[in-house]
Amino acid sequence: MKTSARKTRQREAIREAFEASERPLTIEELVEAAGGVGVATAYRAVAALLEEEWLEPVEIPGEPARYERSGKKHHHHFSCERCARVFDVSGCSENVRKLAPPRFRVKAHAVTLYGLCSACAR
Amino acid sequence: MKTSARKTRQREAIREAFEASERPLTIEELVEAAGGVGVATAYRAVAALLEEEWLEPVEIPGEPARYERSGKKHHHHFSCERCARVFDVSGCSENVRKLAPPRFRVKAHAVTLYGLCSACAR
DNA sequence: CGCTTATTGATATTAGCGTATCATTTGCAA
DNA sequence: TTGCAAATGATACGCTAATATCAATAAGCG
Repeated sequence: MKTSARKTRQREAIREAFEASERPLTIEELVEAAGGVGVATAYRAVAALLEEEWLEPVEIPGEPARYERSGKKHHHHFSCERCARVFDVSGCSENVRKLAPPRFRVKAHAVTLYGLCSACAR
Repeated sequence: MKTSARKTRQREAIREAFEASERPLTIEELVEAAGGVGVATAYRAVAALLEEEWLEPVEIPGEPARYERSGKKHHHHFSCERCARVFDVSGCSENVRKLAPPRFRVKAHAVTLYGLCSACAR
């Protein structure tokens, strides 16, 4: 027999938290947003959602990993140095791939902007 | 009295390692390249060189910090997923700053390419 | 309902990276 | 050459993020 996944209050809350958020969340932010699930549960649920590609990781140097719904239109991220939140920025000058030296094979790229978000800028 | 910096074999080796390298180095790579200085010494020397802005950090998510000579022409980086080395890539589509939403204030940006370097691509 | 077993969650543990400690070595000025 | 503060380096320690443990809880099938 195959082990089947059960539907729990915590997993529902976690999915809803991601669907309600327009920006990537850290585990800590997720625990907060999902209304007090345990961190272990949060890590496990995220691992499963990554596995089934319902989530994608968003990595910023020096910060804990964030996660967001996969399947979004190609985009990049903005990291606010003041409130420490990360935002999606739409679009991408797609010719960044062409920067690579000859014979280098580019499989992915990331563009990260740093500065102040609209709320922190004033 | 002011404390004066002394000229040592290790510090010379570390500066030379950075000048001889055309790519950013981790502490581990530096220790190797400088011919067996202690890691504590490497960390201290790098901290001092960052302080005087002779070096700049190069951060890639999920990897230890790398460092390279500062004052180079604006450029970005390529991370080889096979040999784990990081290379400079020249140029930049400078309009990446314009991706930010209105009212966001962009102070810096980073572009990182991922894939296989020329040596690993074949 | 009752039972089996997945799931939860507090917490212990691990892992990676960097810093602090401190006895020993070494630059360098008198 | 000598003396002393700066520097080195082996290693202990600290921090943060993430995983493993395991007793208690609860999903959901029959």
